[in-house]
Amino acid sequence: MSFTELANARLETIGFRSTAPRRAVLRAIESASAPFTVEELLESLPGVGRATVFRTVKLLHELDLLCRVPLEDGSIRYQLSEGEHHHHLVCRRCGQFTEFTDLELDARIQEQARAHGFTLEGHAVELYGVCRSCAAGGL
Amino acid sequence: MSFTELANARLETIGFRSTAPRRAVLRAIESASAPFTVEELLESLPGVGRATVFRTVKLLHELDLLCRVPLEDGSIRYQLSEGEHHHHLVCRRCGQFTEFTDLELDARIQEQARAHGFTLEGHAVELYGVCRSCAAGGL
DNA sequence: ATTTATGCAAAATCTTTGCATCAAC
DNA sequence: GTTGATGCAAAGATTTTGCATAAAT
Repeated sequence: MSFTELANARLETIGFRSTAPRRAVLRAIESASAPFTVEELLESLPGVGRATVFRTVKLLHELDLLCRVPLEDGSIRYQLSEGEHHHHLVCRRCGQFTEFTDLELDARIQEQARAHGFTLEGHAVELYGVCRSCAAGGL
Repeated sequence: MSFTELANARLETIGFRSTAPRRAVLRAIESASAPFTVEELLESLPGVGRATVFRTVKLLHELDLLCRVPLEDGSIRYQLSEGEHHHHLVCRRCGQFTEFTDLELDARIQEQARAHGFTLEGHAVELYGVCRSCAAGGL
């Protein structure tokens, strides 16, 4: 089942309507080859209104279907979420994100929260650097 | 030595001038009781121009004298940096940040980068939840 | 038929920039 | 006296909102 179908089904289940613009946004997200800004998504969807794209992105992010990654310069990019909780390696060169999960890392984070009497409800980890292929040949 | 003095000295060393508006911004940052947005900082400095506040914040952030913390809602808050590399516990209730360092956590991150052939150049870790005092009595 | 979603354009944010003036060195 | 910093207001960039219309259920 594709992301578009899956997300669409999920939306319908919760009571949202399956509309043509919504599906267009889902397809655009699915076919994105790299993490995108809302602006870029907007450009790839000339037929869909600004507000609709923003509203859909917000919706998908709230439903955890889309992950939002803050870059070092303060800008925000989105990427289709691969599912569960994960972290990102963000390449400064090509801009690609690589997802990873690390239970030990999460445990360490949980431990820090505990040590500070902090009730942990969420966390974000982003690594910035240069990915293997960029380091190798650059592109 | 206070933050204001320290930051001022640091700026002068690098060749920036010590000006009244700049010092006013430094003092406002030093006396902030909680992480602030640029807008809040602006409001606390009615005599200083918008542009100057933005320029100063950017400058201090680049010099690592100020840390920039992205909140879950996408907004950005700043806090005087306690110095070296660290991470944050962000309380969703009161908005206070607690800094912590964790070498083991950093090592784990380095290890993940290595495992992915990624040249690590920086990373950010934010924990979100409820701090001890908010969980206890609220405030 | 209802009710939700859309599209537009306007408004609200948030941040940067150009430029004349001013202050620091 | 040079050069860098400031303040203003204007321009950009980014996101949200109001509202009439259109589409989904």
